[in-house]
Amino acid sequence: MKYWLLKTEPESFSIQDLAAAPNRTTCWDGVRNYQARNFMRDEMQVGDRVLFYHSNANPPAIAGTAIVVREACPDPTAWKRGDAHFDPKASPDNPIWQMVDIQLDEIFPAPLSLDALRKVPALKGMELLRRGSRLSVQPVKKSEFDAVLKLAKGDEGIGRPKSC
DNA sequence: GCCAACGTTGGC
DNA sequence: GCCAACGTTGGC
Repeated sequence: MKYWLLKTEPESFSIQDLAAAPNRTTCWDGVRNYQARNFMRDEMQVGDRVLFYHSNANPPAIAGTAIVVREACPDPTAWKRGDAHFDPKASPDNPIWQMVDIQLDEIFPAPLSLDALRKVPALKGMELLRRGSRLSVQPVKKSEFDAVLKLAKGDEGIGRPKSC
């Protein structure tokens, strides 16, 4: 099983929108970056876990988790004239762009802001926290995913003292 | 709204 | 294939 982070601007599609969607599931369409597409097309599998990230938000934050429920397939919005992500080079015969389906897993009790994430030692090398990181689909290490879940549950600093 | 980072485009 | 111009992302 692999772990991912998907970015979305909550103004256009938020985790609340996902919660309200039929079957709490949505097509992750509109990705128009080759590296991001390749991750979806070549590496994402049904059952993979996803961190759901709100970019251009106040504050920017990981808002919850989701699960990949359908592997990559052609993204029909690419050849839909007038669509915000219309690509004149794409067609049903040459789709170019792909999408997956994701289903909401959980909304965190409190979103984990970039600020808070930067304070977690286990996340030091996380792609999201890299300066200039712009990829909207990025791989996440298991250790990072686990650290995020732990932070979301408010476990940090509580429990067994480090010295024991 | 600024601007750094980085992807894409297109002339050559 | 180089690279300057341009567009986009996204934190601040």
